[in-house]
Amino acid sequence: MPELPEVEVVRRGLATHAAGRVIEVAEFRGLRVARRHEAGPEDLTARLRGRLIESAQRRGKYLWLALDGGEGLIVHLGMSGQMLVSDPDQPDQRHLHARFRLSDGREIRFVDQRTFGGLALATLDWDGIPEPVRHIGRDPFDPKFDARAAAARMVTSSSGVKRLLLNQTIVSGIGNIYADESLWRAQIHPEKPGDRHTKPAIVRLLGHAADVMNAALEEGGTSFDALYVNVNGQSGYFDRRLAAYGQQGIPCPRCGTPIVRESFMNRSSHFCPRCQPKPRTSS
DNA sequence: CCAACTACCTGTTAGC
DNA sequence: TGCTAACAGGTAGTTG
Repeated sequence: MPELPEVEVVRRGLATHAAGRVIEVAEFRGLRVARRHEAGPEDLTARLRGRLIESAQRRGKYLWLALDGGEGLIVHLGMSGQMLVSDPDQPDQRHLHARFRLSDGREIRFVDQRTFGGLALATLDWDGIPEPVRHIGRDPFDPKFDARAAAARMVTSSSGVKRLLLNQTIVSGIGNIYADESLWRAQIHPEKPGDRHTKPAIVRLLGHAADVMNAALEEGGTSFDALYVNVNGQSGYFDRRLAAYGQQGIPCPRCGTPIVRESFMNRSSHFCPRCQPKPRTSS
């Protein structure tokens, strides 16, 4: 479940192992991995050959390799995508969908079990952002992230505050894990409507989101199984620090009340029923 | 226009 | 033992 800290770990790995190299050969398997690249995988293969990787960039959960010529190879990990640095003689990983042979003799491989991830080539705008990523808001790791502007949007909506945290056009990078952790830290019920908060309360919530994701980044990210790994195939350790997410039935670290899990948008919300009381009127 | 719902996937686990 | 169902969930497209 790669969210902002996990994607940033991968970006750093690509900055180390891919930037400065040339793509000698690109290979795509099947039609799904490049489905967002309208011209298809053959076009992608042809256009990537010989391109210099200038840097590894990120906004929210979107990654891209900035190439010479003002284009970027967008990488979205989806639910289970991995970018792995491999030696060419290593056997193909299960669910290998793309491979890039680099000028240093190593390979970057895109491996994705659940196939929600994908790759595409796009033009970078004047700000260096790929066109398909333009609609994504800045994330809390971005120096230009404006928490007060994001809060101003959130307090005008009657949607539940967790839904707003997950809206990538307002603030990006937050997924189900860090939404639950941020709300636990801020002691806010996930379904309390945005317009029933003050702006400073939402700014504080976004500060907790930045804090918990920074703490996760320091531990290499959160991983529950082998699905989320860095470019060297290693998992992070932040799962040991989670207070709410996946902790149903376990005492709240703050008050001891068992954490509950509730169905939410075809998935789950985890929260402390005492520290995060349900708002008075809610549907 | 905005909000809410659903399809897209596969591996693991729980339940019968 | 073997089958089925539930679950994990980010994003884009559709529906209301």
